[in-house]
Amino acid sequence: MTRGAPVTWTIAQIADDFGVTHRTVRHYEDLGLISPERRGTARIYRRRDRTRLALILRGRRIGFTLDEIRTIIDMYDAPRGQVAQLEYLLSQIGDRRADLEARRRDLDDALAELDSLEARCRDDLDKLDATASVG
Amino acid sequence: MTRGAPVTWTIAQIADDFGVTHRTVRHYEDLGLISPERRGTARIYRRRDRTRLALILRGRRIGFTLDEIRTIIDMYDAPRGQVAQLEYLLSQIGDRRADLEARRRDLDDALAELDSLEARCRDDLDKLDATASVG
DNA sequence: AGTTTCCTTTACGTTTACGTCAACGTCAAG
DNA sequence: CTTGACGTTGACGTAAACGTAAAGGAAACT
Repeated sequence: MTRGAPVTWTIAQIADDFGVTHRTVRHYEDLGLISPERRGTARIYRRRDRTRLALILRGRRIGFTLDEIRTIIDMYDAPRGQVAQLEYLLSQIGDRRADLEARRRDLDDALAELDSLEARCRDDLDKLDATASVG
Repeated sequence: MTRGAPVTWTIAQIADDFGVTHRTVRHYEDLGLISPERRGTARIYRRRDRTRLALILRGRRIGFTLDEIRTIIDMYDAPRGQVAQLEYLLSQIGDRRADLEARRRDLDDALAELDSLEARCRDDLDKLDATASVG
C-alpha cells in the first residue's frame, strides 16, 4: 500500500510547513495572491497553492512588496497565446530582470564591503597577537 | 582658482542628490542613522554623512529594514581595539554574510525562473511565426 | 520694511503587512 | 451532549517608513 505525501492540506498545515501564521496565509488570499478551493467554508490547499506560497515568500525575502509580488505572479500565469500578449510579457520579463540584477549588484557590493571589513578585522587581530607574543 | 566639489551640503542638496525627500533624511536622523553637525539650528552634511546615506539607501534597496541597517552601520564603525570586540564583530560579519548569501540565492533562483519563462515565451513566438509563414 | 526662499520642529495622517481579539460554525472524542 | 481542537469572518490594533500640514526662524533680494 503506497502512502505518499498528502494531496491537500489545511491552512494550519501549510502555515506550519512554511513557517508563517494562518493569518499571513489568509492575508495573501485577501490580496488575491492565493485562491484555495473551498470544501464548504473551509479552505483546502493543493500543490499549486504551495508553489505560489513559496513564490510569495521568496519574493518577500528578496524585498518585494506584496503588490510587486502580485504583478510577478500574474506574469507567471498570464494568458499566453497571442503575439501581442507574448511580446508584452517579454517586456515585463525584461523589466523584472533589470530590477533583480540591480538588486544583485547592490548585494554583491555589500558582500564585498563585508569582506574588506573582515580582512581589516583579522589584520587587527594578528597585530594584537604579535604584540602579545613579543611584549 | 580651483573650485572643486563642495565640502558641506544642506539637507535640500543631499536629498536632491540622492533622490529622496528631506523628510526621509530627517527620519533617518531621528532613528540615529545619520548625525550631521549643526550650524546654529541648521544641519550641515559632510562627506561622511553622504557615505552613510549611500549605505542606508543600498541596504533599503536590498530589502533590509532601517533597524537592520542600523545594526549593519553600527558594525562598520564599531570601536575596534580589544580582541573580544574584534571577535564579536567577526561573528556579526559572519551572520550578515550568511544573510546576504541567502538573499542572493533567492535572487538567483528568481532570475533562473525568469530565464526559463522567457525561453518558453520565445518558443511560443517562434511557433506562432512558423504557423503564420506556413499557413 | 516686505517678500521670498530655505530651513526648522511638532504633530497628526497614510500605507503596508500583518497581529490580535471577538464571536461563531463544525466535527470527532469522551 | 458537551468539550476541545480547528476552522471561519469581521474588525480593530500596531509597527515601520515615511507624507504632509502647521507654524515659525533666519538669511537674502527688492
